[in-house]
Amino acid sequence: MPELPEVETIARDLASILTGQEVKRAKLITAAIREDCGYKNLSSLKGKCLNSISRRGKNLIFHFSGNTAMICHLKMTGQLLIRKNTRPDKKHLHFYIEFTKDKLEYYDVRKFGRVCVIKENNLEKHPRLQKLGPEPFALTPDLFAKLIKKRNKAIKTALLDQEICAGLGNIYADESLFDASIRPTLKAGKISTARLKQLHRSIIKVLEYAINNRGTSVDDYLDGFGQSGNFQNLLKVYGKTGQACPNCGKPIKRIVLGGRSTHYCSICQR
DNA sequence: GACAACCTGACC
DNA sequence: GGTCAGGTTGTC
Repeated sequence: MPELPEVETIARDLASILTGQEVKRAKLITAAIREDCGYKNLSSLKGKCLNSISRRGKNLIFHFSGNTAMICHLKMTGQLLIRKNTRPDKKHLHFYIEFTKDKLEYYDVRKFGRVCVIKENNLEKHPRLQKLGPEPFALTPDLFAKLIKKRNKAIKTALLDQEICAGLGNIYADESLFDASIRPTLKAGKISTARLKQLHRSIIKVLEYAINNRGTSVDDYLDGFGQSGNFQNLLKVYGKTGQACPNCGKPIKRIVLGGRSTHYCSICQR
């Protein structure tokens, strides 16, 4: 569910409230959520102070005192909620952390999400982080074009590949390709450098616009305060099958690429 | 590359 | 009953 703009929004929301607070109690409720990676128990967070929260790709990273970090990936339906915005039913609650003043709760209907506690100085060795490509904001258009050019798959599929560039998901891949007028089915390696540089500019533009609008809520996504984002009102092609292209008025098409639904305008995107 | 798996819920 | 869903991983 959450892609880069949503995870970034959550990281900022949670950090604004929880930074500086000490963990009073941490409890894992559903064992399946814990990532099996030489973890320490969640309860070992007790007494640690939250120094900061960062994001890497779609991962949230909580930095605690005492050389301790917690990595959390929300996958499709994970939600991290604080304060009074937690869900009343407690169904699908899989772990929680009580801080000095606030409580953080993790909900996940589909239980795809994962959490683990590791040593901060082992962070970069964590398999999930290690495999991630650079952040889109850390790339120049030239470097982005070079990385993409090496791939021989459809450009849409390449954009979803977290090892090339981390953080894009299905919504923002479609939106970025529309912004750059590139058809999702084009082979990545055959697109001109000039067009790929434009695509990078489009990705940055779309991601920043989405972050400024607190992300996209299509179904489950909520920010740290339990509120929906706004970017679903600004989508141009994602989920717009059959609706008029905002540029040319022709209906938006839906195809399946790499097993993912893909939306584009067959007139504007070539 | 296609496809199944991991899960649950919404919708047709 | 079937289909679909913002993600990722593993297997033919």
